[in-house]
Amino acid sequence: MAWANEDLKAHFEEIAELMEISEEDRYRVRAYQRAAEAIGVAHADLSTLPRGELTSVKGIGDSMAAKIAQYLDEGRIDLLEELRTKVPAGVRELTRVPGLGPKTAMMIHHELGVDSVESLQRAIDGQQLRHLPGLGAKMEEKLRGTIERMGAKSDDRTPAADALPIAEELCAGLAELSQAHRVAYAGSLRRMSETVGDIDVLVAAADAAPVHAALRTSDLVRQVLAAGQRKTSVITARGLQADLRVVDPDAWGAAMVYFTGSKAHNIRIRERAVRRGLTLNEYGLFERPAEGRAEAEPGSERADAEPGEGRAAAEPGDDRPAEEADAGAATGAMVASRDEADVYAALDLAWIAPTLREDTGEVEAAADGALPRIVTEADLCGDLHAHSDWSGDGKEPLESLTTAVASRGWQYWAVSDHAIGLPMNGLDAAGFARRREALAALGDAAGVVVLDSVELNIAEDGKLDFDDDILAEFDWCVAAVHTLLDRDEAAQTERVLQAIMSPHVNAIGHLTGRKIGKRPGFDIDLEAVLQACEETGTALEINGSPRRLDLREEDIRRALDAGVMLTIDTDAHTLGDLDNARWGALHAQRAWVTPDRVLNCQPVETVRAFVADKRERQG
DNA sequence: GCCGTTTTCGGCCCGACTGTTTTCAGTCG
Repeated sequence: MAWANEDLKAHFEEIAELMEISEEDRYRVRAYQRAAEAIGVAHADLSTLPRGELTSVKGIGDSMAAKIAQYLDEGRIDLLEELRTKVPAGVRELTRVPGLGPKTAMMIHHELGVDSVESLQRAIDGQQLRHLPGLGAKMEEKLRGTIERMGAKSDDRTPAADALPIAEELCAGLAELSQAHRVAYAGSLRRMSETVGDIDVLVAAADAAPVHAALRTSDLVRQVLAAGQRKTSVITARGLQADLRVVDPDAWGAAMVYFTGSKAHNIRIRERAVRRGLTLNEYGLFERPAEGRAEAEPGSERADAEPGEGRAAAEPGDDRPAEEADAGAATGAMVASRDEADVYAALDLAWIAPTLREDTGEVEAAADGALPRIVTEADLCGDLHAHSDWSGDGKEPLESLTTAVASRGWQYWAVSDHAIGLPMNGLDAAGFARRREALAALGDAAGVVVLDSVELNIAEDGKLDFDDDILAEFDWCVAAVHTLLDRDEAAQTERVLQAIMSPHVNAIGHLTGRKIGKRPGFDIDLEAVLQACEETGTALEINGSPRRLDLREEDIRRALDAGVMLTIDTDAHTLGDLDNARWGALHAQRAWVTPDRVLNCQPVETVRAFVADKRERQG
C-alpha cells in the first residue's frame, strides 16, 4: 500500500501556488501551504487514518479534511482541477524563476502570452518586457542572468555535503576581519537539511560596512546579486548563492534565531510573541507599543494592545512618514536579544536545537517542557559499519582505524568489509578467516572492542554472500543492496525481506541506495520492511555518509513509530569518514531520534545481546 | 481556511533589497 502523504502534500502545494497566482486571499493561501507542510511531516499514513481523525492533524480543518477524503476516494480534488483550468499552464513554471513572482508572471503571460521559461527568454531577447508596467531594462537583464544560471543546473538545491566546505571557507575568511566579533553559518545548513538552496552567513560587528565590502570583493565570490547596508547576496565562485547579514553583537541571539529559521518555525514563534504583546524580529524581542506609536507604559496592561494594530498602521493609506512606520525595532523596550536561549526563554520556551526547528511540533513541545532528549554524536558508543583496507574500497588499516576509534572515546567498532558478492571489492570465506587472525593479533591494546563483521550484499534473489554456518562466525552482520537498483518496488521489497529473515543479518545498511543530488533511491514497501524488522529483531541503519543519509528523515520517523531499533553508522572507508558520525547524529535529530532507540548508543554487551536474541528467534 | 496561556470570531510574522516608483509593490527568506 503506497504512502499517500507525499502525493497529498504535492497536491496541496499546487493548490496553494495556483491560488497565489490567482491572487486569492493570502491567508487562505497560507492555510493550504500549512496544510501541505502538516501532511508532509505527519507520522501516520493519512489513507489509513480514520476519516474522523484527519482534523486531529494540526493545520487540517474540516475543509482540508474533506479535500483529503475526496482525493483518497476519487484520486482528484475538485478545487485543484478548477484552479488548473483558471491558471494557464506554464505560469506556474514561470514562478520557478527566482525574482519572478506570481503577480509579474501572470502579467507577463497576460500581456505577451509568455507561458514557459523558453518563451520568457525569447521575450527578453526581443526586449518586450521593458515596455510593461513596473518592468524595465534592468529587470530584463536580471532575469536573463537568472535563467542562464538555472539552465546550468537541473536542480537548484545543493547537497549539504557540498555546501558545508564553501560555508566554512566563507566564514573563515570573514572571521579574519578585525571588525568581526563572531561569525557563523545559519540557515538550512545549520538545521542540517540534506540539501540547501543557499548559504546563510551571520557576522556580529559594530561596523557592518567593511564586512559587506570584504564579501563583495572576496576571491570566493563570482557575482554580487544585492548589496545593502545590512545584507549582501552573492553567487560564490562555485556557483552557490550566499547571503550575508551583519548585526550588532548585542543582537546576535535574535539574529541567529531569525537566520537559522526555518521560516515556518520563525512564523510560529513570532505568532507566540504577538500573543504575548511582544514582537520578534532579527534585532531582538521587543515590547509591542500600544496604539502603534506611543511607548508602552512600564507595567501597563498588555491585553489592551490590539494584536496586529501596529502592523495595520503601516499598511498603505497610513499617512505617517515611512521611516516612523517601519521602524518596528526601535519602538518598544528590548526584552531579549543577546543569546538564542534568552530569546526562547523570554517566550517561555526551552532552547530548541536547530535540527528541530521545522514547525513540526517543537514549539509546542518546548512550551510544555516536553522536548525530546535527542541523540547527539557524543551519545554514540561505537560504530557498527566501517571498512578497513582488507576489502577493495577501504583505505585504512585495522590498526589506525582502531586507534582513531579509541581517540573518539568509542568502546567498539564493527569492521564491516565487503564480501565476495561484490567481486571487485570483497573477501571470500578464507579471506575473512585470515582477517580474523589479524583481529586476534590486534588484541585490545587500544581498549576498543573490534567486532568481527561483514557488509553482506543482498543479491537479486535475496541471497547473501555466505551460508549460515559461515555467517554464524561473525559478531555482527550488515546487509545491503548494492546492485540492480532499478528493480521495481515489489522485487526490491522481496529481496530485502529475504535478507531480514536471515538469523545472522543484524542490520540493513543504506536501505534505499539513494545518493543525495545524484539518484533518488529505489522504491520499497517500507511498512513491510519495518514490520519484518520489528518481528525478527533486525535494526535499520541511518547511514551517516552525507552523500547518503539513508534512511530518509520521514522513514526514520516511521521506523521509530514501528518500534524498530536503529543504528547510526559512518560507513567509513577512510579515517576522515569517521566524522560521518556527526552527520548521522544530526540527521537522526531531525527525526527526533532519542539515544535509547539507537543500538550503538548502548554498550557492546547490548549489541551482543541483540545479535544473540535474533539468532534465538530466527535460528 | 485555521485556530485560541485573550478568543468559536477576528485575527493571521517581519524586515531587507531592487527597480520602478516620487511613496511603493513585488519578491525573497
